[in-house]
Amino acid sequence: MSEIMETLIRRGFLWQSFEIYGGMAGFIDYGPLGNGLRRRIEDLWREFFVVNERAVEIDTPTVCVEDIFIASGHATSFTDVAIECKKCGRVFRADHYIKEKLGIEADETIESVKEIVESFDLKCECGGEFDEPKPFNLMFETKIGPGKGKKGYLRPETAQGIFIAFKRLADYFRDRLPFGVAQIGRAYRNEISPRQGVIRLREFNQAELEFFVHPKEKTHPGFDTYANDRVRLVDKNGNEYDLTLKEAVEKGVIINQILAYFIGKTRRFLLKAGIDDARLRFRQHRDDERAHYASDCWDAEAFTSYGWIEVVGIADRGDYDLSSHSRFSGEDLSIFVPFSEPVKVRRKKIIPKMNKIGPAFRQKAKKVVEMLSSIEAKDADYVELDIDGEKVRVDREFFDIQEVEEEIHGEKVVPHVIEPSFGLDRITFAVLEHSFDKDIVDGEERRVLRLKRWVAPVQVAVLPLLSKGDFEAKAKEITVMLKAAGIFTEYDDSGSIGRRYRRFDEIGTPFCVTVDHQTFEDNTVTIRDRDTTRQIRIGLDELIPALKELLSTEKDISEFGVIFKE
RNA sequence: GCGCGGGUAGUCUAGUGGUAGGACAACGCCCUUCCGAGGCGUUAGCCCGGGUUCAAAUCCCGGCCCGCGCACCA
Repeated sequence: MSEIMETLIRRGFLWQSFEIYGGMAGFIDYGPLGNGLRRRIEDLWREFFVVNERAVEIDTPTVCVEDIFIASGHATSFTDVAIECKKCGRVFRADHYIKEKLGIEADETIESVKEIVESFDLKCECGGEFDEPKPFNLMFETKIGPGKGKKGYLRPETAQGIFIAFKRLADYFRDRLPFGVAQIGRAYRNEISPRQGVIRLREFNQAELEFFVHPKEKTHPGFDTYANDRVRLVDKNGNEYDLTLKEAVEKGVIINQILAYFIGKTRRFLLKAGIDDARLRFRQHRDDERAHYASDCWDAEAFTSYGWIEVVGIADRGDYDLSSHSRFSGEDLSIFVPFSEPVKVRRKKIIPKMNKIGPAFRQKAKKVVEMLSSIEAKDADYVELDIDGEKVRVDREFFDIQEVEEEIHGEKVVPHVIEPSFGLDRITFAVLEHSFDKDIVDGEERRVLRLKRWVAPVQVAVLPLLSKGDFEAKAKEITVMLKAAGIFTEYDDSGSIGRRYRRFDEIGTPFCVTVDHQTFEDNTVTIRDRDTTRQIRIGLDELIPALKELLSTEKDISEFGVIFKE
């Protein structure tokens, strides 16, 4: 096990779930410190992507009815048909294997695959025979209600909950684009073989923003904030760039401004959370790599001991989701966008003659009228309509054509959605790896977790220099005071002072406050800085404001007192 | 899912069939005027199940978990 994983487990950041029953791959517990860190990162995310965005946050169920995933494409895109070799045990996605070996496009059904495998006597690469094709789906299936119940799935992404509630949300935003809706929560994927510890989990934490925009306005008013940020980019053909976002948009490396905006914002967020800029890049998905719903996608990747790992995906999902849900549910999921001024158009309009259509077409009359009104009028002797698959000829005697002038006030638009989707577990892990460091203090090696001050799970430790009654009482008093001020504080009197400093270095606590002999003479304590191990002395009455400022900035302790120990 | 290698205290590790040992950590006491000091003491372990054997951490079989390679990763 790597040194850092050993530290994370031993000190209570995370560990494998269900340990006493043998464990299960793909699940982890967050211990006290890991949970604290992840929560801080979530709060930071909320600052960036909800509070300082035209966006709101919602919370929707993790258990979802089946219909959602039939519409979203997950039920089919997910239920791949797999074939397994009886001899060597290798599993292939049937349609891919058939295409590769036979050049045939196979339907993604058991029957179709079975038929092809049998009629072509398809064998495995090793020469072995294939077992019966069977489906595998990466969603966890469940049952809602008693008895046979209704089929449900645990959500594979939080996003669907947002698309489903689109009408309510558009209403909440009073039908004004653009707007964003965020959700932070758990999602589930029944991975075939989860590996790499915390990197591929079966139950994981996502923070997703669905940002709805007008399809013709893929810009963002906040772009200037990040326009001059320099970013490492790798496009879908593997070309590498080091450009400002402004240049990237101008050169067409990033196809539109809003994707560039979210790449910039994502980068700033990741840096603030503690990702190392030198170990961060943005990589565009190759054409064969994108999800079924995405038209373009840029991943933020962090370099870790597992190599480059995806921590954020920023996808242009187009109108894929809203259109599908609209089609499957029958609900209108568009937004009426008014023109700045009404447009006058002259057009020829078909006016159905009700009194003639009724008797002639009888039951079909209603549909005939509906269709006639919806098509463009031509000066023809008849029109042909397709009613429920049947061609129906409607002659000129059944309608008039009138030239009318209409005012059009706007248009219905199905918004496009830009989705920055964050894997919080991977980000948390990458932050831990990028923060992990070793240095030499007084000739001895020290492990130190250089977490950003504002994400540290324990922000301040209060330590009595000696384990004596009056030192301890004073330190406990200060602990209570700091906690009451909202600072995450711990008290520790176990072992020598040096040992305690090391303990807090290892869990990334930025500052230690020590009660020493002088405390009892002039009511001062010392503040020790984790990164430099330097100390200042400060009056107890100034302690809270000084710590609060230190914890929310990267100021040096020397701005708050004289360094007395290097 | 397949193949190879692993699984001994919180962590790391010794132990090739005969009473499971150490280091670090943790906890208690002593000592102690600022960076893993020292002394004394304490807690704590053979992944699970089956088999072979008088006797299994050790040998065999199955499972679970971990690592690596292949496959998979919408």
